Amino acid sequence: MSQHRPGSTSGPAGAVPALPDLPEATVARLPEYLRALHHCAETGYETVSSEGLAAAAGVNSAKLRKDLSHLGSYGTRGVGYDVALLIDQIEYVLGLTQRRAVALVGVGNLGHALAGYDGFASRGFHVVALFDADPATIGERIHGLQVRHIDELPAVAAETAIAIGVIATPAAAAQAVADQLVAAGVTSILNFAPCVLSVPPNVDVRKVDLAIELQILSFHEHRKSTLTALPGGRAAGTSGQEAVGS
Amino acid sequence: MSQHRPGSTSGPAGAVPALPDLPEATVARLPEYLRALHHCAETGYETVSSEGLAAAAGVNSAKLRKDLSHLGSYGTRGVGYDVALLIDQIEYVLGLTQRRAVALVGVGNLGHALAGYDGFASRGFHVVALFDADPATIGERIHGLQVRHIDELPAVAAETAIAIGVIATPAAAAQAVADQLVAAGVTSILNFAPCVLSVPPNVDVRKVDLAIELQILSFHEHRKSTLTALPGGRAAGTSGQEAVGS
DNA sequence: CGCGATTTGTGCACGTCTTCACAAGCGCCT
DNA sequence: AGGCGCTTGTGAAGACGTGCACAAATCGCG
Ligand SMILES: NC(=O)c1ccc[n+]([C@@H]2O[C@H](COP(=O)([O-])OP(=O)(O)OC[C@H]3O[C@@H](n4cnc5c(N)ncnc54)[C@H](O)[C@@H]3O)[C@@H](O)[C@H]2O)c1
Ligand SMILES: NC(=O)c1ccc[n+]([C@@H]2O[C@H](COP(=O)([O-])OP(=O)(O)OC[C@H]3O[C@@H](n4cnc5c(N)ncnc54)[C@H](O)[C@@H]3O)[C@@H](O)[C@H]2O)c1
Repeated sequence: MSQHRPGSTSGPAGAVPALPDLPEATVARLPEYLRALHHCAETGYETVSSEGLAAAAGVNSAKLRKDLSHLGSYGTRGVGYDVALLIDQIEYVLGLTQRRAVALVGVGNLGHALAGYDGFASRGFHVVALFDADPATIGERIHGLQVRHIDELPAVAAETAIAIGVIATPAAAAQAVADQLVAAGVTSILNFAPCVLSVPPNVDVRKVDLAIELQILSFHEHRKSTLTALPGGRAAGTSGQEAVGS
Repeated sequence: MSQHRPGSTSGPAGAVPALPDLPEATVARLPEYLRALHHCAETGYETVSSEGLAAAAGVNSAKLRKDLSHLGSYGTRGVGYDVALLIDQIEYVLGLTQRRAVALVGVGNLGHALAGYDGFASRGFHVVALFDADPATIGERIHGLQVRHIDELPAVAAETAIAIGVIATPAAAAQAVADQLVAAGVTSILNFAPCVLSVPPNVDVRKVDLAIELQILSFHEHRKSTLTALPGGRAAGTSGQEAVGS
């Protein structure tokens, strides 16, 4: 980086409180870089080039370099990036240095799978509570956690700060659950129900909708089939690897 | 639309083969509009204004109008959009007029939930086959479908054209499964495993990664907490409703 | 020590997406 | 028929994201 003043705002030594405000698109890619870096670390690499890491993360190398440059200069020219250092940096920026508590609401079909997902713990998240409204499921024990009634949410939230609420209820109940989560002080929600949630502006909502993904694929499938039926029938797909988020 | 020549390429009467090539961002929002429209139809609305539909879909009304304008002019000024007509149009563009066959590979924790998901059928998709590699799960019957060995995929694909393959195996197996799907002629893949897939350019891949969503939420949580700790402690969130996609 | 090979960090140009603002069109009421 | 209010469709401008291409920096080696 061009700035190289000694004890300034974002010095790399020790705790670095000043978060550079990253482009949203960059934030969305950092977790992918992190996963690729962990893969590198397990394979024994000490350093990676932007080219190598970009390939592992499925992105353009220039894009990766620009993304990483936003966090500061943690690479060495002619060598590459120090894997361990970069992991630490990204984990710090993403706020993964503290283990975040996750509450799951709606322990049905999908909820059961989520509750037992080990990908939570391995990425710095900790499922601390399961909630449902159905008396039949309440009391059930899943992976050491007992399903509690949704009305106990305020009590649980009072003793353990819940960082993220996950909604896996039917769409009809999702808004009510979101309201309860917000009332309990939750400011980040991951919503699996196919509906839009209305929340205060300080609350972040992200949605995962399987049907939408399928319909987007369906569109491209449709386009491909009508294209190949036309005269200049080159079966030109969009791009080999497509982004999820965006 | 401004063009109004009688028997031209994209006349609204009958089958409309010419697909206008929509911006990718628009395609990603169409399913959300479709869901909102179905909701309107069930509530008894005959027409909706762009304002009303936009609110139901959680987007800006100008954006919605521009998106819809790409499919042609299906609104009436001073009135709004005909709900039923617009549903038909969007479903046509997304290729949902034909029911698409879905094959699910990996019937574990997550796979069980997906196999029993009724949101598939209600949106024009039909799960036609379940595959796994574990002898213990093969033969199991889920919602009327029997789990078959992954090696039977070519045989199944030969008798039923598979439009979309869903991968719900561990990450280590995902690439191999993707290769098998591609070899069987599948050109659209939805991947739940946290890894990048390498596929030929004519194959579309979309990824759903729970951990990435959580980490993005974690970032904003982190940013919020450091912001409120600073002097001008306005707890200014990003936006009330955040996009899922890109 | 100097030089070449290598790789980062970034200025710049380009494309895409979003948002505003408003003319054009439609229906209804008088 | 004419006018008025409402809503769509769209040009234009700005914000944002992407990718090229290259200077600057670093390492290894002779
Ligand atoms: N099953 C899937 O594979 C899948 C995939 C994508 C999205 N989804 C969506 O995820 C959601 C859950 O799907 P599912 O298949 O698990 O449904 P499900 O009916 O099996 O489970 C829903 C659970 O939510 C509980 N619930 C209902 N109202 C509640 C409330 N007010 N408070 C707390 N809990 C409440 C129910 O008791 C039930 O246990 C749905 O919105 C569905 O559309 C499911
Ligand atoms: N469980 C969740 O809530 C969840 C959430 C998000 C993402 N994921 C991801 O989804 C994937 C599946 O998760 P899970 O919890 O269901 O795991 P799981 O271990 O319960 O199930 C995986 C299944 O895939 C089968 N399988 C393994 N190799 C195979 C192969 N080569 N061909 C066919 N089938 C094969 C296994 O036999 C098993 O039945 C993982 O990649 C996981 O990271 C899971």
